Amino acid sequence: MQLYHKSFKVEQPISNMLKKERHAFIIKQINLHNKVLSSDLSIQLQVSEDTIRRDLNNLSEEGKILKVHGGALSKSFHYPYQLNDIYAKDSKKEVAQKAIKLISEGMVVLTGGGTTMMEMARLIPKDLEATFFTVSPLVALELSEHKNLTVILIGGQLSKNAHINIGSKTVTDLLEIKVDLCFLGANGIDLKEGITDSDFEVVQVKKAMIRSAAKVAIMSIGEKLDSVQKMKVCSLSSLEYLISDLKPEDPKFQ
Amino acid sequence: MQLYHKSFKVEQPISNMLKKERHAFIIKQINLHNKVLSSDLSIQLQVSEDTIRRDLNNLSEEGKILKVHGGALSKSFHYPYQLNDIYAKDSKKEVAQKAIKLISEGMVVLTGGGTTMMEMARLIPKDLEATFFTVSPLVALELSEHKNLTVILIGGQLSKNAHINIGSKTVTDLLEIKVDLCFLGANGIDLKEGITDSDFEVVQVKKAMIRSAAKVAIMSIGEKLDSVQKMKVCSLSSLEYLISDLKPEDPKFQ
DNA sequence: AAATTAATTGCAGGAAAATGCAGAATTATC
DNA sequence: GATAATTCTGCATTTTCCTGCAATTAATTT
Repeated sequence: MQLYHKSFKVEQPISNMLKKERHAFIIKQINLHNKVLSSDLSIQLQVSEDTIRRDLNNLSEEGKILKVHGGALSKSFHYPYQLNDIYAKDSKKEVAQKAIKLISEGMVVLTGGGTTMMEMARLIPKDLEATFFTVSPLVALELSEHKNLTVILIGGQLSKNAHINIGSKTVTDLLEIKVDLCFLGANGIDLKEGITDSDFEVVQVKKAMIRSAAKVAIMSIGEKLDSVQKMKVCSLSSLEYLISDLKPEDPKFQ
Repeated sequence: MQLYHKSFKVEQPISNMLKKERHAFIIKQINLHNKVLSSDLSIQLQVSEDTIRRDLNNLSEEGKILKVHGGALSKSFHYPYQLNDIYAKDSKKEVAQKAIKLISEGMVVLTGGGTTMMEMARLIPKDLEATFFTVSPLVALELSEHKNLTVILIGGQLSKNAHINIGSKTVTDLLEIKVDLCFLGANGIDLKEGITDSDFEVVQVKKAMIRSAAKVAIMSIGEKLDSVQKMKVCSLSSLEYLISDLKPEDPKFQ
């Protein structure tokens, strides 16, 4: 048998339990832990695993649980995303909405790539007059739907993963510009480690972007807070804004 | 720069995880960071890399992630190209098909924008090794789906109509490169007047592209032959190839 | 209350699933 | 083109699942 890394206070089942009672117990366990293992239930309920399996099959047929190999899951268990939809889209929209407030008429802005940035590009007021530099072809195309925006795409070698332009050409071109505000997405973000990323070239570009900007705003959904990647982009102290979807009272701010 | 060989603050998975739970964890990681490495997941989930690979294959078959060598990527990260209602698509495909024959392994190619060019980008053999410069963000994104292509996007101001980069920056950047072959779409094409276009800035870019190329190929569907626009790009005599979907005996060739 | 029927349970043995491992094949990287 | 990393393939092992069956228990009928 396998050992659990935690010991739960397990409700003691009555001996000689009826089927219905077992079912109730199983449902309770699933509601409590979102999952059950056949092997655990067999011990807890003092019946054979076959019986448990039959129980789980019954409950599954009634649509009350989701049976899987080895046990069962809560039916409310779903993948942490909606099919055909961008993960945490609402959070990203919220972040984007807040970020836009930092932009004012006539500003010169520099942006990176990523889905949060795409959300921001979509949410920008249709009549805003401003200049946007970007290293992301996708963001550039989205921004170009706004008739009063001047969109300048910083060229370079297109990264196949990050879908932003990278390489020395991009970095040197970035050296030549000076913008009021730079929006960056973050792959990893952590109080101690600052902003981190996993791709060397992407890090170089992000650093160059920060150098070119008077002020820097990091946009990140709350979930990413406290995650660390392999390479450092900058420390949090070199940022002016940190935009997330968390409320100020969130424990992640300590 | 600081290098981290491990990410430390990761969500701790439960031991004895069910397959579905692992899948959920993987999806979450992908949605959070846009990519995952099999080796990282193997450590985080405490299972062998083989198991991770099988998980990734499953999720990939279900269309939930994009499996790549070494790990997996978020699917929502890729540009959805399905403009299925392109005008005269078959003709353009035919033109594109012919154009591709001019490209050989290791070549350095420069391309413009437009739907014909997009068709060409899609039809390029998936394993071709070559370098592509382009002034079109859309073409660049399409080309970046080919793993062996080096894609370099010439930056500049993004034209709202033509969706290619224009302006002095684009033109001066073009001055600095030298390519084997340049593919251009044509707005107007005529025996006497040569290649013509209607947008001043686009004309400047096209001229610069021609200057940068050893050979120039114009791609045009037969319908556009004999049409003239306001501004001249070049005369037909300065071209090496004229690719259309017409048969050689077509009256338009006289 | 006894007899009959129906439902439940455990068990054996085989099928299926999940996982890890070794070696070959493929792909990436320099 | 050599080297390293990743993937694939086949295989062995373990775990879980299923089927039929017999024993037991519960429910129903007489």
